[in-house]
Amino acid sequence: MTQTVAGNKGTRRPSGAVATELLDAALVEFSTHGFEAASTRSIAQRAGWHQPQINYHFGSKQELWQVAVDHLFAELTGQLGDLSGIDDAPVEVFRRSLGHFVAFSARRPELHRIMSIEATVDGPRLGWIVDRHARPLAEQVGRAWTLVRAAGAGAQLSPTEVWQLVIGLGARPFASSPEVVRVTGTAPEVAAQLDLLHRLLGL
Amino acid sequence: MTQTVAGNKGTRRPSGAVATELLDAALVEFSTHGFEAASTRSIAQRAGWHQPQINYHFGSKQELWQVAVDHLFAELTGQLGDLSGIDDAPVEVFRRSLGHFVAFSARRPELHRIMSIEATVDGPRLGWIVDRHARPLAEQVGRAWTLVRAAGAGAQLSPTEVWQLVIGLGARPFASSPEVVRVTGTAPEVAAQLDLLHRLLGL
DNA sequence: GTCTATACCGAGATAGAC
DNA sequence: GTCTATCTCGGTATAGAC
Repeated sequence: MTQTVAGNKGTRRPSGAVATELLDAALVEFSTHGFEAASTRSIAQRAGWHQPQINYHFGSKQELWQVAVDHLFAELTGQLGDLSGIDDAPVEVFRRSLGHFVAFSARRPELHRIMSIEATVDGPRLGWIVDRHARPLAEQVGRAWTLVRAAGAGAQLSPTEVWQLVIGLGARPFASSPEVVRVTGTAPEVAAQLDLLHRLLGL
Repeated sequence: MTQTVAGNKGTRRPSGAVATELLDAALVEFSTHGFEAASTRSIAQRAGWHQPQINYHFGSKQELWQVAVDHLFAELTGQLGDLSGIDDAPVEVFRRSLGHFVAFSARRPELHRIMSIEATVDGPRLGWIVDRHARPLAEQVGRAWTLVRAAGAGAQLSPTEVWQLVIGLGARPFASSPEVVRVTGTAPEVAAQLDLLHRLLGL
């Protein structure tokens, strides 16, 4: 089963498990080598595809990257769950979402790896990923934190500072786990990072 | 004036301002594109050199990378100053060094950019940079923090947690400044990051 | 739809004139 | 020492057989 992607020059995108395998392969390659150095040959090979199939189904390396990033952020959004009860119990919902975020970052380090690679150079890829994914997420965290503070809980930190803490301590260590292992001797753990965040955030 | 580099297959490394210009160009390219995607042609062009001169003087792209990284860490070490008085006044020396580190990270975001690119894939480059630079620095920070704690100052944080805070809040925001600008609307500032670190570290 | 073959480009490294 | 020219390799993308 195939479906046409709007604005994709008529290329067809396969759905289902087969496509998911290729997108996962793409995320591994893009997150470890960066967009430029990642090769569509390696991505196809990793998923048992042939290289020209990528161009047929996704149109270009660029569009494959976008679809893969969308796929990854959709997975995160699904994990974070609904924030419907945030007005009634802001602290509990914030803590639960934070736990989901840290667990996701440990299980899927590709997301922060891609973000940190793209974050260093301003350009169309960074603009796309920030407008579409990063800024909405940061604003969501900021609003949630504002509710936490309004409820009289949490440390005296601005939404931006909280965002920095969440990324710097909840995502970065897992994205950089090979370095962390070599420097400290042990891999970062979800429970420890979460406990550290709770202490610093005053939750 | 030239000098031979030990274990460099007899290649000659130029010294002085001319070489510094090339190393700076190399750091810009390596830190924004990553080792694999950076091209020696671009590096040479940026410094007004021709591409084959890089191979003549440094032997290979790999060795150029190592010399450039050494150059960058030497600059950081020079900025951090001496820690001789750390036993007498640990808090003051720690705060001063932290200030120098954050200021350096803002002025030279290339260091953390290169570290975070290399941190995601275990391999010879990561091993080299950790053994030679990152672990010694982390251990130095750990020892300094232990002295701070022994003096009864600072928050209840382990040396590893302090290291994570220093990197995550003192270096990462500047390395990712294009993203920070797009997400928050303003660039990270040395004084603000330093103030945040002081509050979290209890200094 | 999926393959092979290939066009086209740019990479790192090297040879050789000067 | 520094240049031009070039070798070899691997990248994306495309053409065309099946």
